[in-house]
Amino acid sequence: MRVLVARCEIAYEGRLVTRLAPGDRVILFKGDGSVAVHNTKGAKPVNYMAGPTVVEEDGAVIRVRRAQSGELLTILLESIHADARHELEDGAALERDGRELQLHALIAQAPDLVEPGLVVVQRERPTDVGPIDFFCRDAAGTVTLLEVKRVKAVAAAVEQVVRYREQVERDPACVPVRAVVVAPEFAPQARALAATRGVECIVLDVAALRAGVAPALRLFDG
Amino acid sequence: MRVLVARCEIAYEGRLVTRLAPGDRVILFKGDGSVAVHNTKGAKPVNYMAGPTVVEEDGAVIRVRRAQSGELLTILLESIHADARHELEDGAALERDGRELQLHALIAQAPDLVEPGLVVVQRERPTDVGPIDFFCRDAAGTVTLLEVKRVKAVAAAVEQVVRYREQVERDPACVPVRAVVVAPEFAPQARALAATRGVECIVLDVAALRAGVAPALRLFDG
DNA sequence: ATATACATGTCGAGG
DNA sequence: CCTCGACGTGTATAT
Repeated sequence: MRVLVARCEIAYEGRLVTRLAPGDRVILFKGDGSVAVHNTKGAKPVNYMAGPTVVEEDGAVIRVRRAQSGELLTILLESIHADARHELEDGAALERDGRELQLHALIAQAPDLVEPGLVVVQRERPTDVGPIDFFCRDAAGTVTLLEVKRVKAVAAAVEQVVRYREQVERDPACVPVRAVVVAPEFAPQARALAATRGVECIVLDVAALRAGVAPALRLFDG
Repeated sequence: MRVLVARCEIAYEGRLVTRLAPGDRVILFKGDGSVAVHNTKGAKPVNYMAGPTVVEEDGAVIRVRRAQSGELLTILLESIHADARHELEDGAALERDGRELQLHALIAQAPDLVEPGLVVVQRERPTDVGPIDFFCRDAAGTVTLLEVKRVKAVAAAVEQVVRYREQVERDPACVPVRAVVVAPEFAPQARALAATRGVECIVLDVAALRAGVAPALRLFDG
């Protein structure tokens, strides 16, 4: 990894064109060909390029090309504050916990906490228009479809579950079908659309769900 | 800006929980409190935190806290390869050129290239469920709504224009209403849904559109 | 390889 | 401040 600290001007040409007037930046050139340009603010790079690339240094100009897409990142150096190379070893991969899949696992463990009497029949049930998160039956035995959102549900989530319902309703054995969006929060448009489409909104308290699942079961999360 | 190159282990707790086993990384601590952790691969940081933060160094442990959201990034140092501070000055902002807006401009210049005889009545026409990209009339005078996608259109785009159509159809003077998605490419699910919803898909050749607009007009792109 | 949906998405415009 | 849709989205997963 090369860590270059320099005053420079930057241009990018790809799907769009960007220009960054002269300023001091930290530029990382990685072994896989990727490049990240950091300015003095913000956690994410202001400019970047994914690998693999060809890096071509020509005096004060560094050109980073990506042949596949025809992208070009041009760095015009004005002055160099530091320029170091480091041999870095890192075989670790980022482990994540708390994504939508894990939320699904919690619901599968404790569907009662979504609605009393709810029973999960099938997870990720495929349809022509995409997979249904949960195909369930409620306490009365009515087919109930759940669309789960980890963050705030928007109108698109409501439309998604409506599409699923249309698919499932083609099977007369299933009707009537309840369509439900489960999320910690709902955008107003999502609630409004749900009302017109006959879709139910269930607010999910994720903390309560986690607490409600027995510790012994939670061991299997990861 | 502090540039720390070190072998370390990293934990993040916030909207989700992540862990990164020991390895060599480059960590940037910026003046605005943001932190970026880069591993040996990829243009984007593997872990990060937006500012403002409080950074607390306690021997081999660095804790970065964000009070607002309760996020915590913990860096457990094993060995330090380099640790430098740089006074950086950068007042420049990233300038961009070439987003969806420009595609809209091209269509507004040459609606004939979307469909012969098409006339744009209004751009970004507001409705209760969001703005319609283009409110048009076709060669026969029929109201025609365009939803434009710069990249591949998915099912959500079809549903978007269906919602707009429902709104417009409330005005009897407008019916019948054509609903059209315009994109360079369509996902199969989008085409399938469009068929069931009576929505038309028009494939847009952006290169041809650019070529079809006179050079004198194209000067006004930027 | 293609298609699909998730993401610590992140960002910016508009009400 | 909240809501919403675009993004150089990127990335993982299933087909």
